[in-house]
Amino acid sequence: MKYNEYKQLDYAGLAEEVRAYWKENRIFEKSVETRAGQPTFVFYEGPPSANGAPGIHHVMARAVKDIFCRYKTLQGFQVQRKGGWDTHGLPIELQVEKELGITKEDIGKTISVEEYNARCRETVMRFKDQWDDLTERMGYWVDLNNPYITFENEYIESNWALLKKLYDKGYLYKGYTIQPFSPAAGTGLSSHELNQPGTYRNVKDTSIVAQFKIIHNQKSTFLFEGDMENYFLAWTTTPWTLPANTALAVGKNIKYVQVQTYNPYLFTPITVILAKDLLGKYFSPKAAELDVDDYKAGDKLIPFKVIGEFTGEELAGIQYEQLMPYVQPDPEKPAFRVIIGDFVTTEDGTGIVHISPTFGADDFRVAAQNNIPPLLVTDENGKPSPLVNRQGRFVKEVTDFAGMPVKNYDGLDENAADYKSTDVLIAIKLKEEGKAFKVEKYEHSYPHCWRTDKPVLYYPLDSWFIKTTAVKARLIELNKTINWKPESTGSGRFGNWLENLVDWNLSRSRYWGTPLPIWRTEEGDEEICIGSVKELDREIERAIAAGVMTENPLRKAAGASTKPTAPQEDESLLDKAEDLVKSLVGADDENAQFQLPDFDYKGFDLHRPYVDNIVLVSKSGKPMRRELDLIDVWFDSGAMPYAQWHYPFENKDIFNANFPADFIAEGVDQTRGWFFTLHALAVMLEDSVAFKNVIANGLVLDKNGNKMSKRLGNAIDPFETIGRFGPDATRWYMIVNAPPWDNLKFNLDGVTEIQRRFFGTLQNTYSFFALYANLDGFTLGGEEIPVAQRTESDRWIISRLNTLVKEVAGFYDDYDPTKAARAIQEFVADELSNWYVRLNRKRFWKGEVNQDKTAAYQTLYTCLETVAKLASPIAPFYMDRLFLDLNRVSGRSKSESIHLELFPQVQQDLIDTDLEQRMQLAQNVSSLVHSLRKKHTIKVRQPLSRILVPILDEKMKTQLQGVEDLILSEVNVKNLEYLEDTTGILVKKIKPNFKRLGQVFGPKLKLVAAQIQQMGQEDIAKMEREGFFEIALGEDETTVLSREDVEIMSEDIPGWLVASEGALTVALDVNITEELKQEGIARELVNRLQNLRKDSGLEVQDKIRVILQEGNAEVAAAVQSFGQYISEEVQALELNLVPTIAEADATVLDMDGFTLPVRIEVAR
RNA sequence: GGGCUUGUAGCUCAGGUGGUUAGAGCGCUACACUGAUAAUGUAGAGGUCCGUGGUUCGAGUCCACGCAGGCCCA
Repeated sequence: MKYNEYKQLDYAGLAEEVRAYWKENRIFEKSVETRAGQPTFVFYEGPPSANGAPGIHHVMARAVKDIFCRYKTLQGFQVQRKGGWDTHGLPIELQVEKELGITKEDIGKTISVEEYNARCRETVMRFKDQWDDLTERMGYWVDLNNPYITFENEYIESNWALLKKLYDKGYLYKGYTIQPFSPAAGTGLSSHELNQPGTYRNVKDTSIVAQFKIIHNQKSTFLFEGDMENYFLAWTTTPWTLPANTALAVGKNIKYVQVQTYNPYLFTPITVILAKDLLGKYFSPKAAELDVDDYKAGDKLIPFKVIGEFTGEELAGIQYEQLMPYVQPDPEKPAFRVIIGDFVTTEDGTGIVHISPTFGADDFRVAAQNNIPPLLVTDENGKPSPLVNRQGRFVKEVTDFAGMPVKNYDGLDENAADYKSTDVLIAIKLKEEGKAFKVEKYEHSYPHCWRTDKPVLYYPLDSWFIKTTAVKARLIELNKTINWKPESTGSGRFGNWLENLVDWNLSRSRYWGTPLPIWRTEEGDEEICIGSVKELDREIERAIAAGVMTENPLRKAAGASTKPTAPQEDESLLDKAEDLVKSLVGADDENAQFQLPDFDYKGFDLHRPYVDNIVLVSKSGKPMRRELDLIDVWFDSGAMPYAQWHYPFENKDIFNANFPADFIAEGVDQTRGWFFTLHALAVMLEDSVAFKNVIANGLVLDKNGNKMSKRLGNAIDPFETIGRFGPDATRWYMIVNAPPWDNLKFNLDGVTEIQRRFFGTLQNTYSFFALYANLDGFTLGGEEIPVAQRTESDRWIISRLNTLVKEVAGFYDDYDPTKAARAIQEFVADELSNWYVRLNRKRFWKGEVNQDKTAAYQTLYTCLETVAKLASPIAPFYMDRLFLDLNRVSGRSKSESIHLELFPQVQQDLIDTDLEQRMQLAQNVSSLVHSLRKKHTIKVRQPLSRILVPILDEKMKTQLQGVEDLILSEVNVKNLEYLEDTTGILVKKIKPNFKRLGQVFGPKLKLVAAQIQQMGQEDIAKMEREGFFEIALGEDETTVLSREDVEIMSEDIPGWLVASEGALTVALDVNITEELKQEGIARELVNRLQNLRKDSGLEVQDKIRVILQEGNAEVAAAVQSFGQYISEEVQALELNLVPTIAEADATVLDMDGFTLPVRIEVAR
């Protein structure tokens, strides 16, 4: 049997063949099955959404996942990889709306929720085929046949079970927060929506510095002197929030001043309080000269005088008059006071911040902390509501502005001469009342609704929350046990996020997602959280009994309200189910007694609108309706460790064996997404981490470092790339180029380079092996020659190989695939191909198979096979082919694929560091000799007599002796001489050892260094001889330097050609004797004849006869002396000199200075 | 605006705990080699180590402040 030889390798085609082979032989399945019973390595697949086409960045992310799953499989672990699909959420809704040309307002009007959701369900898997195709083509091994899908009833039911568990622990509550809200669209906006391009725009708004009149009482009396109009100045860019003001915030340690001055619009004398740092913003330095008492109404320059200074702390608690008294707050609570706010700065404004708890997130928080009430009115439904309604208009209680939109929601022309925004009207009113200190246009960035283009308001909205803050300390503690790659993402981005944790806002006002399983009475005084379909069924039956519902949708669709009780196996299932329900909802008697039907999960739908139609009955007999919210889709993905197995309803064992994950990987943008929700749920539900190791990978940018986007046309099509370069080069490039957590600048030229440089070199090496192994009929079937009996270079490459195995395993274990790939690549290119193979070429093609030749084959085979294994996690297709090509002939392994093999074990005893050093020395010496030859244009084919190496110590000598032959043959020199006593022969150079001397002499180092550099040859020799040297240090101080304080290097050997690198120096004798010259000509002749053989199309193994024309004395002499050598090299059976060769038969060789007619013929 | 992160040759990247001449590969130029040959070897050109200050005898490396790109969050 022969090794496969390839004329020209088509990497993409090869991958397709291997893919077909894997499929046909179920290699992936076997890679899991054959590890049954072995320790497991748990991997979680972060579910992608299939509603868009996959991009090149997905190849990157999935390559990272795949690499470690394959690596762990090679190490003998069983690695199950369940695929999954993220199917809920806003992007899908948006896509459907776009396709149908509708907006959210149409839902329930022009399209039913039912139709809408049906459409979402269909859309979400639209690109599944493309995804599956890419997954296979790029070689990402994941189970696509049994994926978890987040919209399935079982998945939702698991979510409900988890929510119920959180509910029972008291972690689920209803509250309200200030959220971005679009009155024009009538909906709250997610941060995702707010991050759409173009939402933040620079707009010019009317800003007001308002005057809040201080109430003179005991608390504030220190601010008053006689009869004064005393005000706080507070700045706002949203004047429409002023009617809702209930507090002012100051910075605790900020310095404030009281200033005597005049109102710039009414010219009345006042005093105002503002931050000292901001004084210059409102008062001109020119006015400081003026006397405050000289002011006349209407003067441009308003004088001022600082009459007091206080800290924020001193101002806290002072009361002021309500600025715009339309609505009164809860009289029980202390409104209109100064409070301390940690967010107050003196960056802009006045250092005093106006607080309206209903219209700002900070305001809301700080008000709650200080028991400051919001301003609320009662709406037409009798519910409390803020002063601005959901249409963005003032409620009727704000009489002057009732019905007016707080932003331009009527689409009026803002450039019209008579246009006055509500903010402007408020400003005018405050000016007239003497409550405005400054009004001006202010340009700032303000968010707009991406759909309606109208400004967003921060507005109080009802929400359900998960009280993650309750377990904050534990979240932080457990996070410290997670191995983050890179570490900074865990401690920095993720760690900080945990430190500043707020409760998880779970609510989404949407249609396509997991419904919140909470039913409430209208008054909200009774509620139930449903934790399973069976529990829901029970409650429905109860509701039917109470007459609140007429039929049970869970049973109706299944076609039978009570399925006939099935025989035994169902019985046990039933028991099991009941146990589970008990464990979930608590084992109350009622539950235990309830007859549970066996459900057909395909027979109903837990989505809206179906669940919304279910009305349950409360303990006191009142109807309960579902809270209309859906839950955050991030809950879906964070719940995947449980819900992917329909846990806790099924697969308890599987879940237990697969929690937590050993490894996950996803984009760094998931830090607050999937990484967080996984972590939060695991800590709250299981008091555990969800994953032990995580790679947060960076982005894939275009070659110029710009974000890829379809719009810019710089997006790389993954199918095209893989189709052109094959998956292996694509993956290798992505991994080797930058660590996964750095952004990758993706350049197709880089992939080409990898293909040439790495795969090309490796393939060349294999081809070389295959070519000669086939010629020799070598199959590797025989006995392994003990490594100790192989040549120096064999033992060297095997030593390097084992070092490589050790390194690569270490890098993989450290989740650093880039370093692994770089180490492998360097080994293949520099050591295996450019050194080992180059030096040993002759052993492969010369002579008959003997022990030396066999050793060479075996060594190279081992290298190729081991490299294939090391690299197989990253380049799975090519390496499998390489492995199979080798193994098919050698039969060394019974595995059908490299991916069923075990990772190579380091053979520590084969690592010989001395030998590795030795070879390094050989490479360095050779490199220096080559460079000398080059400098003096002496061809490598011209043999030279000797090189001279000054040796530094005994070790170096032994080391060099070990590689002497190798060096000599590599550089074509006859002898290597060692120079031991170098005094007088070598010109030396001395250099201070800065690291050592710096520590001793510190500031005097410069002095010492100068002295050392002035040392002459005599001084250096003295130092070497005696081991120390005395130098002057300043006036009359001296110091003694030891040998370790300096580095001494040889620089030159007079009369020789010398080159040096570091401490290594090489001298070359370039005298060419007559004999050397003859040998040089012999070699030239060999070279020309070899070329001639090749040009004549002879096969490698053909034997020839050579006829040379007489006439050149040098040639004659060379043939005389080196005839046998020449014949051997060119495989000539005869080598003859003849007087003349007929011109027609002759080839004239150009011998660099003369010509030589020659004829060769095949000897058969 | 805040957090994290990146910035070293034309390009892609290395440069433990500070040590004086900052490296590699690719690309470019020149030469060599020619039984691995769409390979290979040798040499050369190419650097304000993003900027500015600071610490230090000494800073690509440590500190501060900036600038530019990226991500996340406001």
